[in-house]
Amino acid sequence: MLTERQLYILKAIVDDYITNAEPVGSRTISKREDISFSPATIRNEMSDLEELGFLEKPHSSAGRIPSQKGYRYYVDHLLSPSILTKKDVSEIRSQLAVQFHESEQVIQQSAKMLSQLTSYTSIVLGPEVFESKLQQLQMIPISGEQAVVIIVTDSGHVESQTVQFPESVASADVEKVVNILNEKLRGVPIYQLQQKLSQEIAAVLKKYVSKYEVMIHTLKDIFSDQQQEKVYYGGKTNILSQPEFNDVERVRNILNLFEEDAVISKHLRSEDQGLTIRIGEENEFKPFDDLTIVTATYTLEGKYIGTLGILGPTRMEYPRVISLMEYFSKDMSKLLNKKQRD
Amino acid sequence: MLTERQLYILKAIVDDYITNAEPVGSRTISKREDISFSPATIRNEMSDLEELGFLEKPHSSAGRIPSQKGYRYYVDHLLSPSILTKKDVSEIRSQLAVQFHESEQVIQQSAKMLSQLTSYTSIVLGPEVFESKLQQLQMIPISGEQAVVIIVTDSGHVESQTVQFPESVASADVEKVVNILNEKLRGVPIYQLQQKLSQEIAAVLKKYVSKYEVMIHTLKDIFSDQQQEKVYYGGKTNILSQPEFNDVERVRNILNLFEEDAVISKHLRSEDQGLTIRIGEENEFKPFDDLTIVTATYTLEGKYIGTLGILGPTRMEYPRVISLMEYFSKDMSKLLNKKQRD
DNA sequence: GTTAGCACTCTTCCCTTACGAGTGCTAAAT
DNA sequence: ATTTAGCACTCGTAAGGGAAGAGTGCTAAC
Repeated sequence: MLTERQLYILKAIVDDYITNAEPVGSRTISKREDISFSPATIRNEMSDLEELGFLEKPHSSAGRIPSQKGYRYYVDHLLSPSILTKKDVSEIRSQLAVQFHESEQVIQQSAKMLSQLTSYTSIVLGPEVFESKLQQLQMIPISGEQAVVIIVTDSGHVESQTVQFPESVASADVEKVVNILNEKLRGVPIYQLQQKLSQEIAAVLKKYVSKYEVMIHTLKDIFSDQQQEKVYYGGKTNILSQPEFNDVERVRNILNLFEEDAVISKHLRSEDQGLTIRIGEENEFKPFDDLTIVTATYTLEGKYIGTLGILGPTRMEYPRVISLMEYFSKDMSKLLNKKQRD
Repeated sequence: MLTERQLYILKAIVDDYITNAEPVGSRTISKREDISFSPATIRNEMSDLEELGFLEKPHSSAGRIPSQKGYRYYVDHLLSPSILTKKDVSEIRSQLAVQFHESEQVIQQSAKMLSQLTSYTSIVLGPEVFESKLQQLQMIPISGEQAVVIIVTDSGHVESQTVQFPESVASADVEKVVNILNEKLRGVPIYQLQQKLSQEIAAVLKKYVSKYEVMIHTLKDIFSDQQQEKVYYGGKTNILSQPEFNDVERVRNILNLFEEDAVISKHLRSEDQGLTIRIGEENEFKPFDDLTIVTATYTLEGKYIGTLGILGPTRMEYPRVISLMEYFSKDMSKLLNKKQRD
């Protein structure tokens, strides 16, 4: 329903505003080499675009800026995919070429690079342990009723948790349980532990161990904790260099949010696989309603593992961010898969 | 060498500037009930105090503000120790009354409260494990030459690290070493591990294990890593609410610093036991040269464990901060000692 | 359908002015 | 010898008033 020319002008305005952060006037557009219309014509078109809701004016005698709807249209239909420069690619390559001990480092490093390359803030969600498999489970008594449960994965990651056992549980039984678990569960992916526990293990334990319900319950809790996603940040303060964040109070609110991992995690995750872009009020979370969040998922053998996220102003360099996100989500999946095979 | 009256006026000016963050004029001082001199007299005294370097003027027709030297004198000779209100004390009590599993939580919680109570930023240094004792050491092979070393303390804290062994080390030897270590080192405080290893254990291993040097070396590295101090923050963004931080660029620099734990740790630690106050350029670290840092140490059985720190503007509520720091450094020592006995 | 022209609107910048807070000095009072 | 009143002076800030510049929207001509 928009004419070719309107599309063209809309795109030009968004592009210009993204780079300059200032309202765009008709003259600026008409000066572009690839445009052959007079400012007046462009003004008319702009006026129409405003009526349609794609543009807005900060005040009556300023140029136009894209509205949220304008950005949305731009993202959906107009943006020319940017090709990553050789410099970008080689930089990414070299920084991810390092040998990482743990997948956690891959994630951390990716978050850092994403923020460096975009100069926005990056937030990456990833499980602390995911497809890695149980290598060994240990229960070490500390004192009286307390014990530390330790989970070691085949990737060398260690998770621990202190638990309380009621006195009624015999320590011989605990030992028995640990042995059974190690025997039955070694090599099982962490994310399946909980499920296997209820399905197969419960029956076995029932046979050999009294008071097995208490232990099953405790173990279930431990295993479910392992599935929570951790939040990694890159360039927390990058966002402060954007002109729209020149207000200390506003900055404070956002930075405080970054301390609440649970909240961030909840509002960053997207239901869809693949790339998601939420512009301004498309974010249901109030504090983000004048920001854009771009997320992408990364996978291992085709299954969801975690989420990459970029947080920036609605006036975001969409083309660049999108290509970077696509590149990274693929690359991380690749890296993790490679690690997996090692 | 300063007269009584000069002292009085200096104190009044600092007190006033600390609360109002605005240059203090002679009239303001003379209006105080406890002062019976005319503004003119006070002006003369102020002029003298300025000549002596205790005060300065932002510009010729403004009131005076304390110079760095002024604050220093105030802190050393003038400040009236503030008594914590009952409300403060009861709040601290109630929040630290919770049962903590690990000393790490005590530290974290203290950092949080210090920042809440002062509305500055608090930074606490503490070892991840310190006086707690080795409960069990484990070495779990992962693949080929890699193994995970796990250290469990009697407080239930778990530390782990992935290590590489040269192929030449036989796995039977590894097992032997672990057994010996557990036998000899159980109950030894973490901070003594390194020392004991060289002194007692080396000799024993020499007898039973071939290639023991490699293992000793690896173990030493692991144990020494355990002694590094961790950095805990409270209220990272509190400092933004101070009027002197109304500049986003400045804020950005400081917040970026907070990401560099090693740097912060290095410049926060003070050589002295007890309370230390570094005002403005007394901090050798440039980025802090217009801030004040107050540190205090906390101890366990008289030995240094870690450092509490408060970071704020030079115009800091010294009396309050000092009493809080004293209270906390005592209280934390107490809490940790109590935990120790449990 | 396009564009030149022009009046109109707003913002921004700069200048001036007025005001207020505060100082520093002098001369008088204590 | 101190203290203080008085007053001129300095400087920052707030308010007001153009003037300039950017940009629009409309009209009328191309």
